[in-house]
Amino acid sequence: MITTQSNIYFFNTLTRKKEVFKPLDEGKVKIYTCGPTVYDFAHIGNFRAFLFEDLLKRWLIQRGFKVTHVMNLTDIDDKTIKGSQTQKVPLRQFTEFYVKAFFEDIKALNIQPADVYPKATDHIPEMVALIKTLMAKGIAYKGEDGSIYFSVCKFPDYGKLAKIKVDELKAGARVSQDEYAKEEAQDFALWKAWTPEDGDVYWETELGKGRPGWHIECSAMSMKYLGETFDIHCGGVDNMFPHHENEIAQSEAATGKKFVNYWMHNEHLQVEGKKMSKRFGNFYTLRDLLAKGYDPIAIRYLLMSTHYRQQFNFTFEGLEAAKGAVDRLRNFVRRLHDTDGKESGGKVATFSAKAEVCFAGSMDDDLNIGIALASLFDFVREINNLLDANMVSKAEAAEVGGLMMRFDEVLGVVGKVEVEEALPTDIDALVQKRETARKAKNWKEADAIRAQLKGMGIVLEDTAQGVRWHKEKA
RNA sequence: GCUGGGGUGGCCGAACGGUUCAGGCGGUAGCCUGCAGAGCUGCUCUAUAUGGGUUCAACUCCCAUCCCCAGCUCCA
Repeated sequence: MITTQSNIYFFNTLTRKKEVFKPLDEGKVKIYTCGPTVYDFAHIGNFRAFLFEDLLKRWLIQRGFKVTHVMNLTDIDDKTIKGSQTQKVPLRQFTEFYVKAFFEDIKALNIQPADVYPKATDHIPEMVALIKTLMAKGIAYKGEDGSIYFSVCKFPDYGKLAKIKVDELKAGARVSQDEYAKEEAQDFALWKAWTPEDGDVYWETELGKGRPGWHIECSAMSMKYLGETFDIHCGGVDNMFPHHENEIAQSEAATGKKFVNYWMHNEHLQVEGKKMSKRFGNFYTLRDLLAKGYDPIAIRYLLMSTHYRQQFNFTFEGLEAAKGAVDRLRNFVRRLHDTDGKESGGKVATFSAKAEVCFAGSMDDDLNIGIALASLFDFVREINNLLDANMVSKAEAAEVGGLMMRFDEVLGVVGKVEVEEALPTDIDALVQKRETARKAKNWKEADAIRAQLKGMGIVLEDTAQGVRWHKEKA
């Protein structure tokens, strides 16, 4: 755990300001993050959001908070229905495939799982109950088409998150023309009456035959698992309006309480300077990149290393650079294990303390990852200097290793430190053979064996402490 | 159209009125090494889209212009 005296500051979309973070219950944080719609493989833009949320969560945990994290899985909407119909499989079977893929992807990216992954289709009763409450309060109404709508004009705070004025909305550029069933154009659906296009996807409920609207799931599920008021709600900027605005409206109109204290939104990414789009041919899923042979952890590092509120330009050049940065950290941690030098005379402790304070202070400042990483790399260079001078004792190296582990609990890019386990005997024999050749200054044979081992994925390094080896990482 | 966010070195990106812009990546020279790898050091520099303005001082504030991105009802 990293401790500092300072406060944590987060930029709250509600106020458009950095605010001191104060959870409802001291020492505990309840977070809800908008998860994937499981109709396709998630793309790197989705993962930027999930990685931002992962970083946020890891930092809160590192600062000693007990975090409860809920991420929804949207498994019922136009796209999932259409997908299941196209593939001629039941909705659940269709979405399960992509749920599974999603979990594989976040595992590859070393994203810590949420505590609960509620599916919309598992929470129809909760949604129905919430809608009934809104109807009882006269805030929701049934339209001519049998669908149930939220009456935006009954909720005076509408627009407070996105800073949108309701009357200006009517003049908006994309208000659809065929919404005759609603009383007002800006009203949105809580419950959608069944139509033939829905096929066999419907629920018979007190609200009639149909399916939930998109926004209601997040209100119903977040409140079920986190309470009527909770601490942090995250998502991409595109969700700010209408999705999150509508969530606030539904939830606060129903409970009369503040829904969420801190709203945090991540900016989008671009690819090669352009909006990511299938049309431009610059649309990538995680799987696309893995298929090209990229290290998922380098992808993690890249997507995480730019501040979350900053638009980020994804390039393959950047991905290569990220790989280099991750390697540098891994090499450093590996190097610590081989150290057995003199005591640094307190220098290691000084550098460590400085790095920790700077890292923590930066992260406390609305997750200022750029400065945090800079302080980390400064630290690596400082210790490397001492290592070069053989001025790091075993005990000090262990301390540095411990600090690196704490940093990595937040960053999640170094991973398990490779312990030099015993090599398979045949490989070990090769290493020994090379050592013999080296002692005899038979460089040709030594180099040949080194090349042979490299072909087997074993990288040899001759150090002052003798020959070292490690497995080659992707 | 309206509302926001941006434009910083070869690349990615911090900083934000006042030491020659943090850090990463790449290139290059040197040290170390039998060689390599890792590491260290130097260089890669009249940097802040453009034009004005405020100021003793601007990348940082103000005005204008250009360009990019996003939101304006279901895309993270």
